Amino acid sequence: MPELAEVETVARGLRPLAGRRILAVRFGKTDFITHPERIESLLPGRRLAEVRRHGKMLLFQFDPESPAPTPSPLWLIVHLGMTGQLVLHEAAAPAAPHTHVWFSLDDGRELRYTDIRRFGHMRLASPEELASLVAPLGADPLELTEAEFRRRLGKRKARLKALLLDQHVLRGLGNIYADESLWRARLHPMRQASDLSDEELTRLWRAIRVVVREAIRHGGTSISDYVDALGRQGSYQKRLRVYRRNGRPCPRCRSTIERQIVAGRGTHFCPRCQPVPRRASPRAPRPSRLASAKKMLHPAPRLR
DNA sequence: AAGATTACCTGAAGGC
DNA sequence: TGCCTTCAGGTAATCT
Repeated sequence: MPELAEVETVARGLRPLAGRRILAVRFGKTDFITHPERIESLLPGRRLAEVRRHGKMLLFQFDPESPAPTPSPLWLIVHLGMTGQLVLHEAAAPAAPHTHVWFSLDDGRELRYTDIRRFGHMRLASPEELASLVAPLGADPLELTEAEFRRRLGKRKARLKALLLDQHVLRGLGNIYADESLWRARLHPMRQASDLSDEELTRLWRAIRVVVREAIRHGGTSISDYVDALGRQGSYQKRLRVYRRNGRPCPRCRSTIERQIVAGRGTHFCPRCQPVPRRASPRAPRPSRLASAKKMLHPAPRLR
């Protein structure tokens, strides 16, 4: 699952494309793309100026066209969702199944977007649109100071697991690094942030930084679909301490790692190293079949 | 108004 | 063997 470390690895792999020009864009399915026709008409001929990561988003900045219908720079935003991949190929190479976007480059290669489940998003944005998309996001875990971390989490009543996954609190953590960080900090995922002592908050802040840095150093975690910009797997899956290791011994105390649903997500932890909070409400009661059968009237607009 | 839950999507895995 | 159900999780809409 592409989280901060995986997206960072992809961004680093694509950075050498700066200076290349897009010759053409082709699409497969476009139901995860906002205004594909704009991408098709505005990108060809443009030069890629810069590749950035913002949280889990990949940001590609394109030069403004010189005889200007659009005088400002243009941003292509790509979110990989769950199974999205952006991989460079020779133009002649056969396309993998579920490839939905082809960017032809001026060096004979293609940047292809593949996404089995199409939870990803793609759209063009003006600098103003980009600013408004990015505004609600929380702090980058790697740039975050301890004081800022305390300010953002210290008073919240939600469970730690929910807060770490909330992109409005921190941008870039997902299920893997949330669980790994909580294990490293020896904190139960159901603890309320506002109940943490100063020392525990510090432990969590440090743990997140260590885990994310370590994961980037190992090129991210390849559990199911994730590969980098050259199609290579990461290696952090070999270093996971708790994620998807339920039933196996905790690397710190040899107790058996458990798995439980917390904040709607599979959550992995060591019951001994990460003691249960005193008044952890066991589990919210399951809603009735009837209630969950209600359908949403409108499909969720994406990347807005 | 914060916190909790669910739909979206496809493939893999497990049950019978 | 094959059909069916469940599960995986990033995000945002919708609930409570």
